[in-house]
Amino acid sequence: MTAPERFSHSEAMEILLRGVSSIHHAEDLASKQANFLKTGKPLRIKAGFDPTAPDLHLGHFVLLKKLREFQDLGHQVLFLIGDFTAMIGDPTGRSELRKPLTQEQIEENSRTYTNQVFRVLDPSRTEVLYNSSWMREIGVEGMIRLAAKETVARFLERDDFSQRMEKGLPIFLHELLYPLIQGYDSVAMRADVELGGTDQLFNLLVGRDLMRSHEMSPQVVMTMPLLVGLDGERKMSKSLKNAIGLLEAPDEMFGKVMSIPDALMPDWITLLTDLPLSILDGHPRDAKMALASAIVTRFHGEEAAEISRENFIRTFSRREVPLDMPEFVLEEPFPMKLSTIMVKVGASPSESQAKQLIRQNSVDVDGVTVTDPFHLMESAGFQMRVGKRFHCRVKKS
RNA sequence: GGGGAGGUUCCCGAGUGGACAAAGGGAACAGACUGUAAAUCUGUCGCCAGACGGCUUCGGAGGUUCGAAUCCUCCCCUCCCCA
Repeated sequence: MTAPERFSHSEAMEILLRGVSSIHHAEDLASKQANFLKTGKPLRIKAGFDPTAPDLHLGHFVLLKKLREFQDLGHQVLFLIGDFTAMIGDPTGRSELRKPLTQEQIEENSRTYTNQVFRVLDPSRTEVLYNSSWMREIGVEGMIRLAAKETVARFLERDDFSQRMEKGLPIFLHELLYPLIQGYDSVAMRADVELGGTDQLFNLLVGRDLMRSHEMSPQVVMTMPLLVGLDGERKMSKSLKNAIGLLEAPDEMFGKVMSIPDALMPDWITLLTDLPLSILDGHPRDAKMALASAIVTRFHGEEAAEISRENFIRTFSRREVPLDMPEFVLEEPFPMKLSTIMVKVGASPSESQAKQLIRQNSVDVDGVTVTDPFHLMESAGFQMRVGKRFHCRVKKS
């Protein structure tokens, strides 16, 4: 870990502001940081997470990375699990109602969550909090008092709400309460700084408001850009299937990074790595490889990154068989249709589709393309390729 | 509370008694091309079945009919206007 004393004030500010989308207000942050250097009292950095989707991806990492940077400067991260707010579901994006989670689900999710989070954050400078611990206490009366501090007009101004009004999509009353609760969290946590995605700006600013009306010095609000996902268009999200999960295997990660549109590279480099943008000067392919290596290294270490890079070049650039591939043992009676085998090893969701793939010359067995959809395999003990990415070995039992 | 519109396959969106597994677009997957990028072209895209054919699907539950996504009844959900 880096000793906080090593950074001067201006160096620290430079690190903290890198990649940031907006900040309210930078001078407040500067004075808080200066005060920290004087007193040694760490700032309380708040970041809230929703325990409904426990699989973290690189989009979340943008934020986590920034939090880690705060920690490396000596600050304290307050990792808030919004178990109470999860009952509402952040209105941001899609107007989907969420079912309240059970206590067990929340605990379970929180556990998976923290496991992933601490691959990035420094546990010794992280405090995990649950907003149910204060929201349960607040009661109807407290809630009404809170609600009295904001106006409907102001809340409806919020991007998401105004858009939905225009499109004629539903806005549920309880959704309006979401920002209020998130804002109150800041009060309860006495946050100095709150980090969030740009889509969170409104919620974060409500926090400032509420802190002010509770006679506290308002938190500094910092937003990070939303990472654009694999498709190059929409923000990374698991449900849009354009995400790279933090726990994904090295090869998988490497390959996915290589498949992003070129236009994404500058953002990905600044938000996900410490690489300089000058790596873009050479061949785009090489820059992308450097990017992929850096990301895989971050989560799996240098050695794994090197192997995944080699595997990538092997399987995709040269269309050779990867060094290691999953193995399956099939016990079933053996003359078996290839299409059946494909389903069993997960290369295809159904036999119809498996046959389709064979018709499209997408399936090799031991390096030979199979063209007969009804091809029978006499026995196990072969290698198979389906499409560009699926390779496996089927072994005899 | 009153009036109007609407819920279709992963998404958007056609379809108003048979020709519908359901137009079109998007996404996805595969093939060609490439830098596994983008763009482009081609193919596939409910499930099962060696062509035939069968089965399940159009908010839910019933009903009419030889036959329904399409008609009727009840129910659930959303939007808009008025109050």
